[in-house]
Amino acid sequence: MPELPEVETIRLGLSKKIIGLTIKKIDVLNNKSFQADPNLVRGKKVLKTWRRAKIIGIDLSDGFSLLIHLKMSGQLIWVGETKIGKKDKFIGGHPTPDWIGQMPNKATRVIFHFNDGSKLFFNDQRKFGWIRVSEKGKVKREKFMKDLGPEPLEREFTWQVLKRQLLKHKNLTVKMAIMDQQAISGIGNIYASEALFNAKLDPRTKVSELNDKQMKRLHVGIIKALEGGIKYGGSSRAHFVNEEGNKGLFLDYASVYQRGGLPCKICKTKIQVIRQGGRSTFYCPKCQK
DNA sequence: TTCAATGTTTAGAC
DNA sequence: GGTCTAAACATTGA
Repeated sequence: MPELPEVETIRLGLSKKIIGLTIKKIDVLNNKSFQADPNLVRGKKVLKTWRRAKIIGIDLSDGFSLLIHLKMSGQLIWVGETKIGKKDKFIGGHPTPDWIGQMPNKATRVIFHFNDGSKLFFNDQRKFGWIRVSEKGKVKREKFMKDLGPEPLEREFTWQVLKRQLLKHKNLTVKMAIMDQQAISGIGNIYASEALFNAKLDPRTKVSELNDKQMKRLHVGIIKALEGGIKYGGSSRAHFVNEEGNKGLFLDYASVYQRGGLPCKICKTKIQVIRQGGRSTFYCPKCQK
């Protein structure tokens, strides 16, 4: 699913439920979804969680780590019990109508069984997502980890860093450039459109055409979009304890994403939809020049 | 029936 | 080798 804010929201929510638990058993219902020998992590205890770009890391005892990429349609759903025996649940990921229903379901690819009887379901309709196992010291050297660009919410991510990273692709449009995980990590199709709206930049602008002033606006626009996403729990809201409903909160606050044909929230001009690199881009032709 | 969906990865053309 | 584009992956629902 999701992009940095959603992945971070899920990570935080899941963390509260599974830290300290021990993995008793893993059912792999789809080989592509769990790309390692499940026996490697059986009996290991969950120590901590972290995030890098759109990857969730779960550090286990004995130096093992689970790495999870939800791609387009992944979900993580934890089902357990509270101390007084009431049902306890955490749901995060790509929202689907059935994600508050009975688990497992048709999209369930992997099931983790924990020592306290709780279960973690990895659902993934399109099977693009994966879970891998890595070992201490090797995690950062994994091919999908080592080339990632800087984290946009870290202090070190200044506008000069943004400029340097984007200039790797001077002939690309700015929309496509900020989505390149090697340039900046964590921005996907939703937040790219949102960041450019915040920055008042036309998504078709070439990177080479951006001046420093625009680069600074883009820097702030990216951070604002991502932080807004986290604040509202992502566009595919993570659900805690028996919560109902299935629509992400952030999309209610989105300025342009999925608002094609609707009036711009600032100037009432109709939001345009174009295709860039095979993906939809949303923007306001009047506010974004 | 056809198209698009919150993401990478790869094959091909310059 | 670098850069860029389109297709591929797999499934569902509008």
